[in-house]
Amino acid sequence: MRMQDVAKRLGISAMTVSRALRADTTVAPATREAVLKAIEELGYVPNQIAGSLASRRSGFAAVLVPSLNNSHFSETVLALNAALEPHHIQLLIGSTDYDREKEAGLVRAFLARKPEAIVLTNDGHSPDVVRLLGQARVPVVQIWDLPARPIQHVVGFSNREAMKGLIATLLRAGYRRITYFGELDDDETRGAARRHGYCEAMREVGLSPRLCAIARPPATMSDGERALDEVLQHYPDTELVACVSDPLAFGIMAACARRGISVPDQLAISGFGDFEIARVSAPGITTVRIDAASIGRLTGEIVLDLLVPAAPAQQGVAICETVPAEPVLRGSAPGTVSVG
Amino acid sequence: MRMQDVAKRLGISAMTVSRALRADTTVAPATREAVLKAIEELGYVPNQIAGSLASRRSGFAAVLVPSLNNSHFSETVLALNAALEPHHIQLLIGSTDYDREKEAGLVRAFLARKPEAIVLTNDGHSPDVVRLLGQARVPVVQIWDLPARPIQHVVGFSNREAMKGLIATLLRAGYRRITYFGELDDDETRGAARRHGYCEAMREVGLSPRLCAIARPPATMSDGERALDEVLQHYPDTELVACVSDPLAFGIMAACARRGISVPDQLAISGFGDFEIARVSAPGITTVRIDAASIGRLTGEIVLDLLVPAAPAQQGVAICETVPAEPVLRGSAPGTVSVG
DNA sequence: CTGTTAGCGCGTTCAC
DNA sequence: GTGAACGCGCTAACAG
Repeated sequence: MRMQDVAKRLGISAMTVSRALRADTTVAPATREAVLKAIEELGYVPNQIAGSLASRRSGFAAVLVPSLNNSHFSETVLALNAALEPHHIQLLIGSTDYDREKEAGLVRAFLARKPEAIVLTNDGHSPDVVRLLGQARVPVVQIWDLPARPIQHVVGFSNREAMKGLIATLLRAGYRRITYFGELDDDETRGAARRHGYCEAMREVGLSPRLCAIARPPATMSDGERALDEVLQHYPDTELVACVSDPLAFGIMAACARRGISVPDQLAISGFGDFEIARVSAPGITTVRIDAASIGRLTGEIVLDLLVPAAPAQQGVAICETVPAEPVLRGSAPGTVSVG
Repeated sequence: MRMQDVAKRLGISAMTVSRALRADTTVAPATREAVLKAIEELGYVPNQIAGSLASRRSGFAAVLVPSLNNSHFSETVLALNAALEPHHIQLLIGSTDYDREKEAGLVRAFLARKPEAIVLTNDGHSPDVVRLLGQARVPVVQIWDLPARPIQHVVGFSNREAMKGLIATLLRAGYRRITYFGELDDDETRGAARRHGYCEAMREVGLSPRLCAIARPPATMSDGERALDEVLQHYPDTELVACVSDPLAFGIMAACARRGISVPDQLAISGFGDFEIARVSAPGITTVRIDAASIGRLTGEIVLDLLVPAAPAQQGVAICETVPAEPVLRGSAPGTVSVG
């Protein structure tokens, strides 16, 4: 069924049906009512593919995250979706699995759908991707970190500074033998940025970094057992394990519970992100609070702003919004050291 | 940039460019190579909106889940995506927030994109939705439960039977004062189905159901504290709290730890779903194992099968795949009762 | 306020 | 193996 068919039934033109379907167009109230009624009765559903081709507005925004199976990214995506939905922008969601080549493939595929904006979770992009994005003249927002050389807009925070701040706080609290446990990643990933932040904080007080890693990203709670093995083997005198993320921290804490290692008395643990589990678990997990939802919401606002062509003065002005990233001390690594 | 532009550059017709871009079409190898090279150099990206309109194949499949912020549904969606991606089917993902009206709105919006299949997480649908889906002649797969009156295809399991099986196992293990904690939901939801399964199992051994609920779906780990309050107030003699899902079970277990209530000695706890947290937490959580990823994978296979028009004999034959749902006993409610 | 005309950028179909 | 004509279903732009 096409608009034609709806129009014929009412003895009007397809154009009037088209207009009646959008709020911002001029149609006689009675006509609009009749059209909507006919559409309802017929169960007509407009073909938005044809509409998009004609209007050159796809109604899509694309978002790429490393993993959807990570509650933090899914919170961001949900908040972004919630911001765009009222404006009838449909998200195209892609999961890169922390793989740069896969990201490149997804960007190509998404660009073919002519999204009105594209949101990337910064992880270091392939040169192809950057070139294609430039040619496509599509607004780009990078989220979840502050890239050294942003493509356009940014909503995030410095993962390096955030982890550095947490470690500095813990050092001031008196912890010394702090071992970092992260992921195997040498690229410009958020995990690597956090590791660098840890190293800097340690070096600034004259301590050598103590690094461990077994997991390819993402490190999950299931990696906790092996991570604890690794830490105890390489750095048996560890006072505190600083983890790249909360799920891993929880996994290590659970492994400690199974082995009768008391947290924080025998081993303190910190995470990153302030996931729900960090607040709920007993003890709570010392971490860095990131408001994942606000990243999505702010990104949504930027995307919506970009839909209406900017005033000439604002053309090409890159937005960079920073979200807070504050240490939160909880029972897993309290501000008063109790490690004996 | 259009195909026209690529074609002109090579002195060929747009049609040949179009053919060179798909593997199943007949082009001279040398021509194809030249076309791909030109496309690469120019950074040309085909307009799939135009392509979809002409070919009447959108390359979309739609999936609706109650919540993406639930690791189980996100696992299903990820597995579905993984199955479809190699075939260049892009998922349109919608989150209904457990709201039937919102579901109806999303179905309308998705149908306008002409998806080649639509996947619903059964929750009882509005009549409008069922009618529209019928008219659209779009393949429908309902997942995560066994609807009383399926629309078409189904991939799932009986939530009622699964919970009934777990409770029956726990009753056989010797637990008697089992209190159920679920969500406020009177509709045909999975939560309600699980509650009914609990009630049946209790009644079959002559026990009265003991029901508690404070949370609207989804019950999360953060609801644990209030849930424990509720249980202890209404049924202070509870031996075991049977939860509608693992995150809630974990939340209650953490609340017990904070209050010095020993699990399972003073209070046993069970969940549902076998989420990662049920395996990792200490103690592990007794639950029902559901392979969320296999639901997504099987759904993907069905969707792919439906893309190639079926043989006349198979037309209209509804597929119903059942996935296993087995009780798993862990430390939070072991097979040997220790509640004193 | 409404209708007409003319594409949007491809793929289908048929020639050759 | 390649090209030309046509249409997919809708909306922009203009006319009235």
